[in-house]
Amino acid sequence: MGAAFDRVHHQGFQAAGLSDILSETGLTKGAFYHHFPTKAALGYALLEGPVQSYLDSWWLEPLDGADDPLEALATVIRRRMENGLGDMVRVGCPLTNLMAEMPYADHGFQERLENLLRHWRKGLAKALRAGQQRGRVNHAIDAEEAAAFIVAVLQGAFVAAKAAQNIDAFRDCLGGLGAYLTSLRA
Amino acid sequence: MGAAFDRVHHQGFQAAGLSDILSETGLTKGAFYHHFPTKAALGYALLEGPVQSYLDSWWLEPLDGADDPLEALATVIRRRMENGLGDMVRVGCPLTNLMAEMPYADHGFQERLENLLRHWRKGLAKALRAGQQRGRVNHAIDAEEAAAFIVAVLQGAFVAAKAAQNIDAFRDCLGGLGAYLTSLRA
DNA sequence: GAAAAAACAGACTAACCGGCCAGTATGAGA
DNA sequence: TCTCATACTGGCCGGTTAGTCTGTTTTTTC
Repeated sequence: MGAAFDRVHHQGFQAAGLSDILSETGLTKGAFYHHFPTKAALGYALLEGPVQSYLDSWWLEPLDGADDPLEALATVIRRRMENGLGDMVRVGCPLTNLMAEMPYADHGFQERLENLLRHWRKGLAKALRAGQQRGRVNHAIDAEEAAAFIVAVLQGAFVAAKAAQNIDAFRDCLGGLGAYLTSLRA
Repeated sequence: MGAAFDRVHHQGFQAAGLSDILSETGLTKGAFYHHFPTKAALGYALLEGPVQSYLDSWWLEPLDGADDPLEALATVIRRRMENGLGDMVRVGCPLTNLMAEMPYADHGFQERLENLLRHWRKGLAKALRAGQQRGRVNHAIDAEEAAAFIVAVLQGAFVAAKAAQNIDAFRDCLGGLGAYLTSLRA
């Protein structure tokens, strides 16, 4: 599963041949098709498994129970940038890549990607509302809209970083995000 | 060329079969391979032709010679949202999709995509600097960084709109962008 | 109008794709 | 030990892919 995720992450779902994935994991075709009816089903499982885990562990869990969500988010970004971004700058965000790659006509993916996006936005909006209740975030702002905006910036930053193959492109985008976050202060 | 662009835009480059493209345009294999050595070369030509044209006509030309770049950008976005977004909300931005889809290992695409991103950022930064000189944009801001941020938001908004299959997702992101743009005011 | 060159047609190929299937190993229950 | 179900093997298949090749038409040039 991890190997399949890596392969899809690096090459894209369409370009990642099933044989490639299998030979890398040591599995055989037969074993694979015993567990999954189609290649698309593997994609679905990746979205519901590793991709969601990535989303939770990278972007949502660090905000859980944080006193100040804005500071928590800024800290997460800073920490990620200093160490541990790994391949993400060159390869992009797995969720963003799939959202852009998969045609809208592919409903199985489309629905699951939509769920993940909603999950991200809802989690972030919830954290922002909690921050509002604690007086850390400006009450006047619309938490849902702010969450949508922040998610868009992060996804856009990953696309840019991948295209530029450069962490500086990422940094530039997120510098602006830092300024935006402080503008949300109470 | 236009038909090929549409096809790649809707399905992605990898999923768009050469035969599909050819049958749609009425061309034959022979004619195609007389002009292009490989399918990738068609992709390169699309990036240097229609994709760059899209970038210029949608996002750069409306800022040319505008007195106030911030207002011009806001107006472009508003107008696009009211009418003329067309398929873009459901299908995504052709440039963003390709940036996310094509593996970083594909240098031919990677370089051209990087050039287009730089082109976008540079054009936007230039407009912002012109606005600074005219006293319309805050002198304190870094035009390059702001341009990178704005591009990231737009790309992120397209990714979100495509995933949600919904113009509201797009609107939410761009509402935040409007607020950010006013924060750049002199 | 002949010769040369460029543009094009479309059948063909080798490789590869996702998916299938007849057969095998393994292990639990009787 | 016999039975049966699950897990798994890996060779195979039809279809599709990008790409090639031979031959024909169209255009240019003199």
